[in-house]
Amino acid sequence: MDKRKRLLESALKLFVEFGFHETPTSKIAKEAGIANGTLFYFFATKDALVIALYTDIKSQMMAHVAKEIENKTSLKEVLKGYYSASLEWAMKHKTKFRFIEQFTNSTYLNKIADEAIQEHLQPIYKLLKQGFKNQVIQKLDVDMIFALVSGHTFSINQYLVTKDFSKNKQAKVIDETFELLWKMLT
Amino acid sequence: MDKRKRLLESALKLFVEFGFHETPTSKIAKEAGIANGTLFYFFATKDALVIALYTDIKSQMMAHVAKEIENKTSLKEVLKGYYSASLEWAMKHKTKFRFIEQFTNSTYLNKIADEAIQEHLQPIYKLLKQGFKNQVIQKLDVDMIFALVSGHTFSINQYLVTKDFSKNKQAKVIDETFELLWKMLT
DNA sequence: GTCTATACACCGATAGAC
DNA sequence: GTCTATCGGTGTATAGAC
Repeated sequence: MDKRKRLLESALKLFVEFGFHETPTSKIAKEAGIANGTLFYFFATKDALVIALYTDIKSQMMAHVAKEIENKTSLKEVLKGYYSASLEWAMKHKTKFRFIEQFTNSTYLNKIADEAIQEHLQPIYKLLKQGFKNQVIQKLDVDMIFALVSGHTFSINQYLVTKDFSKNKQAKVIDETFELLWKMLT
Repeated sequence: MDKRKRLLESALKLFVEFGFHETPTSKIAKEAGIANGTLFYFFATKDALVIALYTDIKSQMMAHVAKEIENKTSLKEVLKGYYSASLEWAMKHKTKFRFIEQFTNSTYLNKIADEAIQEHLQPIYKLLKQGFKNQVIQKLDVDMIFALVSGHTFSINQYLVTKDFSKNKQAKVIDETFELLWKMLT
């Protein structure tokens, strides 16, 4: 079995439960059933492990969202695709999503190059920007709209996590709240 | 001078810049011009210091918001008071607000009793709940509305922080975005 | 109350055998 | 590649003088 992968999985589990600094590399190795020193064969430092885990998960999430959007054309469709794909992914991969949140709110974010962060966001951001300009939404700053969409998505995610609805109800909430968002923006 | 207070101030500054775990107690004491050991006379453990700082700041923020709301009557007024007071406070006390964010997204949150967290939220939450029931907003789950309001507030705060507008422009954005929020909810 | 000095536990990372 | 053993640095917290 891929030991690198096993280490990443163990790290994810432990980081989310205890936090980065409360999780020694020794525990990660143990959880993965791998010797302490071997961890440093795969990852030069603990930081490198954390960052590798982040980019890994982030890519998965972005790939999912991008796939959902690719065949959409109208701005509303694209936006809804972005919105529901993000939420569905987050609900389906709660631990991974929680890790992303933790990472984003940690000092690690400064250690990863800006381009690498933006790179993931770029395609969607660009698409939205394009859309906003051509369509008649609101005469608002694009960055503000982007903030609004992100915030809305984030908060509904929090809401869904605490409620633990059925798949059906979940989808309904996503639809409903997207319409609210759309209403606000147009 | 109140050494306890000095320690709290130094801790705030360093925590926000470097993070909790990257800030040793020795640096906090040094920054405050106080001996290392003395810190542990005022705070039994480092955790105790972090938590004291959190409850301290949170109280300040809540006091400000509560004061802005107390003489408001209609739901819209109350909501707007809550919204703009939160944003204004956050803008005026960026470091403190950043600390709250960091704390909330850390494992420390689990170490503080649930009541203590809710206690701060209760008055406003209750008020809103009351209002939502009596008024004709949307036939939506109250928790969802609360999430929406929080998310909206949070995202506009992020937006304002990155833009660094003048006081005037800031107030304008707050007004504008509140109307958007209100439009969405009604 | 406040300081200095220090105990001691822990953890990231390395060395070196297999 | 993977293991065991261990080093060196760091940081929380305590002891004890003043």
